[in-house]
Amino acid sequence: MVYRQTPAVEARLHDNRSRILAAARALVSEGGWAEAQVASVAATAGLATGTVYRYFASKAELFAEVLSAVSQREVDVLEGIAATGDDAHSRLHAAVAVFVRRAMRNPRLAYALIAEPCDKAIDEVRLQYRAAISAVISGLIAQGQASGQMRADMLADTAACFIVGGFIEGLIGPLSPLKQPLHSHPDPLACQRDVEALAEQMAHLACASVDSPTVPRA
Amino acid sequence: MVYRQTPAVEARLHDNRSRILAAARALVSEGGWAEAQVASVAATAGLATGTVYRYFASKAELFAEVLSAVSQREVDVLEGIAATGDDAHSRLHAAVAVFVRRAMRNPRLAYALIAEPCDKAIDEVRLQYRAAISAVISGLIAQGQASGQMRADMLADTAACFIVGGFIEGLIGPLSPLKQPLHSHPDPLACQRDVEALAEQMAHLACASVDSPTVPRA
Amino acid sequence: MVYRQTPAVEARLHDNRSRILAAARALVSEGGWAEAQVASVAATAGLATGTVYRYFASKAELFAEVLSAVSQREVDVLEGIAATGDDAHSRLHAAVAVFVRRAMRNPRLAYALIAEPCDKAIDEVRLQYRAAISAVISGLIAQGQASGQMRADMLADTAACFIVGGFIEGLIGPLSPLKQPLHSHPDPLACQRDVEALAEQMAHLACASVDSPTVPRA
Amino acid sequence: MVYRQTPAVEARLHDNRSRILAAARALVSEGGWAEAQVASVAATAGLATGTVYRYFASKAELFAEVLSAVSQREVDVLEGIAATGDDAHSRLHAAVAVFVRRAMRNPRLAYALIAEPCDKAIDEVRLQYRAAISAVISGLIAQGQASGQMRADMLADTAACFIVGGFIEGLIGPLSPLKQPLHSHPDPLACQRDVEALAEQMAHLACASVDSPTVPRA
DNA sequence: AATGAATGAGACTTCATTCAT
DNA sequence: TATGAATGAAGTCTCATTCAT
Repeated sequence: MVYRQTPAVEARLHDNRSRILAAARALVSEGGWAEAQVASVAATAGLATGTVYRYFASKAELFAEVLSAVSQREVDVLEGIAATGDDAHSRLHAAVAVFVRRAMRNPRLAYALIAEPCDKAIDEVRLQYRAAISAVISGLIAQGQASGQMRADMLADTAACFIVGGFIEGLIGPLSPLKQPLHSHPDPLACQRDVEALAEQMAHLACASVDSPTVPRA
Repeated sequence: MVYRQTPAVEARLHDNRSRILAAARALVSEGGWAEAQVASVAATAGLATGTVYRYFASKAELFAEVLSAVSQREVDVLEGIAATGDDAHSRLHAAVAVFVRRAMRNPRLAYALIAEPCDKAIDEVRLQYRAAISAVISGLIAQGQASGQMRADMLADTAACFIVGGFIEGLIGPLSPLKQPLHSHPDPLACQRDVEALAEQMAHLACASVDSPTVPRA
Repeated sequence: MVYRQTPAVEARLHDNRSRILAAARALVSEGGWAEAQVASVAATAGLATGTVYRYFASKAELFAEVLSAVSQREVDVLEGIAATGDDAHSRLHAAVAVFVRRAMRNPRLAYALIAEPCDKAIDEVRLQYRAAISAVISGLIAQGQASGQMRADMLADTAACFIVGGFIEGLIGPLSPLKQPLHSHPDPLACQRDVEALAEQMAHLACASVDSPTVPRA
Repeated sequence: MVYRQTPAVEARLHDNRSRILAAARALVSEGGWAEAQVASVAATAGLATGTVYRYFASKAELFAEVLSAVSQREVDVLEGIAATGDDAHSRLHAAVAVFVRRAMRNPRLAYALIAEPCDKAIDEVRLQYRAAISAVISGLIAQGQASGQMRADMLADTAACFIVGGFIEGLIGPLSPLKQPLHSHPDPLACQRDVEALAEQMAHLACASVDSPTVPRA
């Protein structure tokens, strides 16, 4: 009966790893980085503290991966939008609006990932995340510039960076757990409307900053 | 002999306070918030740890003031520009460009103030700072909208928020102590050129995102 | 005009000393030992912190004297009662009742002196205080024993110690700032009645513990 | 290989908790509350400082439990005496005498628990302890009153409070680490005699304060 | 491979006391 | 003689990481 124990072990291994990541993410979602202690993560995952260190070299590495995972999903979504057959303007608009809408769905997590103070080492990944998003946006802009739909008098990378900063900043106010103007008590409908309006405005501004003037110059 | 608060004593007192603030700022400038420990500040200022608490009720209060001081200066500069007689577009352009240029002079500090994780209590001030900058920008946009120079189909506040996020984000890449592409090796001249280019681009994008398309751009 | 400056200086000296003592007592009366910091005392007395050390070698010495002063007054009162021409039983009864009534007039101070945690060195004085009170009571009992009014089958000192402990303990419950059953909200009249009842009972018990049986033994 | 809480481990865990408590008690026994520092306790128990916090949420909680443990034992002893079939007078006498005798066995600890200043949070437990003792005594008195053996013209609670204060105070003199008349130099035999005499006197006084005068005393 | 108790460095804060002015 | 700013030791508590079981 010693017949191939490996797959089971491997499966459990992967299972543990996933559970740790999920637990870490859940904790950050609920309480931000402050709740993100190794012992709490282990407990939430139903494992021992030490076990966490079998899968992750350090706390920073663990949370860096948490951040990566969440970020990658967002990047994937953006890339999906970028792969659409629409014109560059429409895709940029959609990308920004979708990002904002998604962030507002789990604001505590989004806040932690975007703006909340955290460990130095983890912050590095935060920058990578932003860079990845910027890269997608940059690609869109480059295409828009190529097609003449967007202005060519600027570096696509810089413009992308600016736009990402713009809509992320636009989120910080609403996301900040200190004020939460959009998520406290009001009726869900109004809340939904506000989210929608914010998403729309951010998308609008982003496009405006790079679109070619539609009206012929004098 | 009654104890008289001689000018010398008074000077020393004020000096101590300033030195503590300066030490705190220096430490943040060098090592970010991680170096921001009360004991280090005291040592750097040439004082005992307890002395810091004669001037500041708590660590958070001390660093909040550091942040405030630096921030306020920037806000003042922006307000100075906003008070100029130029048209809204020009002032917005100048504001963004000047802000970027100044930030690049002490990038580590700027990074700490703008983007680096820090204590929750201190972070609150960071958001206030961003809000104050936004307010100035928002005022400029509102004027531009009134004069027809800027588009009216957006809230000035939201647009300002977006722009501030945009140029701050535009700084994070260059500022990040992790990559420092602008301050590590290259010759100062090239560096200077890069700073200038960045400032110019950010200003350009900011204006583009709000300018009326019907008015020809320079 | 250099004519005898000494008296003035001496007066002011004494004045300062008194003011420091008064300030210390006031602070203890209000906030217990927790508020009794040297700096606060100095501030309350309108003096500088260092000045306190010109009159008292240490914080402990200062508060020991505060305690002494308050205590001595109580001891004086008790001695006054002891010096009355009444019989021993009456005087013991009066002594206990008066002590309880007086303690209830400034319960916070009394609590601090009797029961509240404080510095080790100060506590020594607290014991002396109790000893002094015991001495008065002991004298009364000895006289009662001599006159046959009180039982002779016990040491007057031990009995006095027991009685003092008894009525002080009886105060701790009512005095404890944690519960304050007698001093919170009820109408002053009821409160007054309670104080009176307590004083009466304590006096009654004290006398009972030492009185000769009034009814002849079988 | 799943981690199994082997008996050895479990024993060690329990042992650690006990050792921490024992160390804390030992330190208080030797030096009073002044020695009651978390670091000292840990060192005495042969553990790291942080380990103490695995077993006790705070310093106050640790020492509150030390106090509770010692106190509860005394309360249990008193309750055992109270449950005896003897008459109320005899039981009250025995209770007081036994309490005094036991306290004299570890006077420094008894002093700390009864009379020495300590942290506010811990002191609360001290008052509870006294209250618990009072409750036992109060029950005895109530029974004595019901049987006519003790005087009915007083509240049992108040009387109990008075008696507890009385014998505890009676201990303070002998217990006080400042004078220690009973434990410093004299030969053990004389010491033993003194303890016995004190216990007897306290018990006698306690009974006298509540006994009916009409019933002949032994 | 998993466990989870133990570790211990390190951070903040308080306040009695000193001493240059 | 008075001042009061400066001192700095001391104490509590946290939590990432380790390692014997």
